[in-house]
Amino acid sequence: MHDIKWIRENPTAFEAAMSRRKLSGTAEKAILLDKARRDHVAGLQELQTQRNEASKAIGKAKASGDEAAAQAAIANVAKIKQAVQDGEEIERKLTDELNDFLLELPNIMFDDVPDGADEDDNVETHRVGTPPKFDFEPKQHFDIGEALGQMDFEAAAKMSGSRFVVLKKDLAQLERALANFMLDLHTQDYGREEVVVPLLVNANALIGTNQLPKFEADMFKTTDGKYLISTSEVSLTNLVRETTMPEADLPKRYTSYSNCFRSEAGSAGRDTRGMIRQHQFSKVEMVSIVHPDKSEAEQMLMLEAAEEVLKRLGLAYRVVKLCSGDTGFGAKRTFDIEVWLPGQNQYREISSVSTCGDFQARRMNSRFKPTEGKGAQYVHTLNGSGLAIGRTIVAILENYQTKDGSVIVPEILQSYMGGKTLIKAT
RNA sequence: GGAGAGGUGGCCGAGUGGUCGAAGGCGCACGCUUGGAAAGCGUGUAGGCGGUUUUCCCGUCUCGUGGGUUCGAAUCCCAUCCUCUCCUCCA
Repeated sequence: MHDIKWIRENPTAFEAAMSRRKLSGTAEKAILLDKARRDHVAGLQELQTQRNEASKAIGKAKASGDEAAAQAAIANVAKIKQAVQDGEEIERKLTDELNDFLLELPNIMFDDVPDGADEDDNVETHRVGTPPKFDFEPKQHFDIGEALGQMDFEAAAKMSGSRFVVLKKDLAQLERALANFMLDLHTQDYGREEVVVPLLVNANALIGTNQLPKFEADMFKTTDGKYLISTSEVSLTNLVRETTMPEADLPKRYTSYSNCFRSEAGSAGRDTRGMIRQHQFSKVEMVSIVHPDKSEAEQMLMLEAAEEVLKRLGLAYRVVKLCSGDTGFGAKRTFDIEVWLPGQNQYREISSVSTCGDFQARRMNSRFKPTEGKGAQYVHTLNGSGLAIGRTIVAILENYQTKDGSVIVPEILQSYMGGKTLIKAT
């Protein structure tokens, strides 16, 4: 959410920032709504002042036993009453209108975010690793998994519908191994605090991390009005909602392994086969809560940590800086990591590392008290996948496949797989 | 799920319709005291919004949250969330 005061004082800059998001007239509308509200509040407060003074006079008269004066004052103030009540109702309405409008405006992107329409305009920053060469035609992960008899889309479809999968045996263990490996890396090498989070959250939490109000269609909602998280960014970031912490508590670095649930509304027909796009998938997430001066460096550190996961798994990848058209609603800047998939013969997103500035902090009311000086400031929040586990399984299957349909277990995972070195085709 | 109790400032805690944004205590800050420290004494110590100005000040809203009653609500009513106790159920 944006600071209305800032919009008021920098309408041109704000309008320019929103135009990069393909929006126009936002500053004008926000200022209009704000002006209407403030003009109204000024008048309302005048009425409230009158009422309060009159009421105090009544109190005084009663206290001194002057009943006649009290009755006269009561008659006097009764006239104001209705006007105050009506005014309060209008104030609520005007405040809601302004807030509802602001909640639907996306974050301001950094200047270094390249202009562009969609993912084709993203800018590659670097590549790491060499895609493996095969002396046979590499298969896609679902063919490998199904041939192994350890990946079952049919069974999942019978009980849950499309976009679900059942993993068995070594692939089930691989999921668990990956989670442990990633969590160990983030906690031991990057000082993150491991957290187990709620998967079901209320609407306010989702407003905080900007899934709501705009993207409700992407969420699964329960019958009692809660939502399944689409990423544990939601739960991790909301750990600091409605708090004011001492500056010394920053940075807070969290990591969590959780399942994620997405309705995938609007992505019908895309990635319909395989595990790339599922309604339920698991992910190890990183979230950082930092001092505003530190968020720039933090994003680089987070990106480095996510890359380290791929490096240790021996997977080739590239990093792209998302262009304006591909940068998410709440982000000021996002780097995606795309892993090489031999079966698809292309790089596919496996991690996304975003910095949000104080955008989410305002929505959540998360602040810190500076050690020096007074007042409270909004924290900065960042989130990144480290990594999406389903897609990591996909990448391992495709990159480490052998001609006979077996899959080599990456060295770093062997100790997490009970010493297993090969997922063997039977 | 059933029955009951409760949510007040950084913390504890008083306040059941009238100058209450809120006694008292703790904590914290500053000052006095001291060779220094402790104790003691004094002063100060919530936030949001708006106005003015950005040193001072004024208004308004906020006693879990949202409504309502009333000239006036921390105090009364309704709804809701959360916490605790007992019962029930349960991995």
